[in-house]
Amino acid sequence: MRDFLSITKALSDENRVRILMALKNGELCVCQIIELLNLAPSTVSKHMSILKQARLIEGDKNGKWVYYQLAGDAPQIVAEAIDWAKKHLVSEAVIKRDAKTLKAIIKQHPVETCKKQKELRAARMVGAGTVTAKASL
Amino acid sequence: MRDFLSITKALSDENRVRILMALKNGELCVCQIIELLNLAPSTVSKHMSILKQARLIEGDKNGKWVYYQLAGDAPQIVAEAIDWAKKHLVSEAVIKRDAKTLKAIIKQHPVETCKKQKELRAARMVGAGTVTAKASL
DNA sequence: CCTACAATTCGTCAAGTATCGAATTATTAT
DNA sequence: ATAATAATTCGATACTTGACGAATTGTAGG
Repeated sequence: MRDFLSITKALSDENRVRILMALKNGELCVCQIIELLNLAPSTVSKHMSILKQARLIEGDKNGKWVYYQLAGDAPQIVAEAIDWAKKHLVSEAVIKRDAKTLKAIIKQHPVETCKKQKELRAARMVGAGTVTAKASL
Repeated sequence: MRDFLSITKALSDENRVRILMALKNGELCVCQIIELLNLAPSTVSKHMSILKQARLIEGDKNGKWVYYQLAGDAPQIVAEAIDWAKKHLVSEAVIKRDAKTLKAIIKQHPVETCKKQKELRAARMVGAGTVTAKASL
């Protein structure tokens, strides 16, 4: 029952479902998924750990980068869940849009993706700082 | 995506999974499910509505009683989810125990089951009232 | 019509969860 | 060694959800 519920809970969040489908065509590193979903790194990391806990995905650390992919030799209950999800989600608008977005993301090296994100975060911090300064007047 | 998530969310709660499996061998009325799970009627009713919203079950009103059963002519995505759940849950300890409990519950008429529950609730209210009286001294 | 009653809806509270930014960890490059 | 950096863990916060009891709804019998 614990296994069953860990799978259904993992699949009951839209962002996690999008992550799972994004991995349909091969492995991705965390920063690429961050780019796709526009979420904070810590949030994405949490989602990955929930998907991993349910054995839906596997992580593969390679230096500083961690690459995730759909679980290969998963228990049958998991394999069937993935197949079911794939079958009924590929036609979903969000998933198809994600597939397009991913093609663009994959064209550049993860290094570039990460760098871009770092700059964006820095810019946001400056922005937040400004607002705070105004508020404190 | 909304349909998909309504199914996975419905299946991500242990009590709802137990309800679904309880309906595996035929229809049950709400009070029988209340008896099985030992939950408040309002709680069970909410669970039924979530399962129904996901189209996993169908409700059949018959006078004062409402009988629920697994969805018969459900969309494929739902039918497959039910099959998957059945396949991997029948061997679960909780589910097997529930099956046994159900046999006993079904032996008596729903009328008796409801009556018993009403008495229990009345007894609990008296108990609560006593406690309140003590507390107010 | 009025009472009894199975089920549902509503209001409330407690527990769980998604999200973020800050701090931490692990690894590469200077 | 030190700095830089990809990812994770931690702590706080807002939102969602499961549970209950009280009030409501709809139906069967007195």
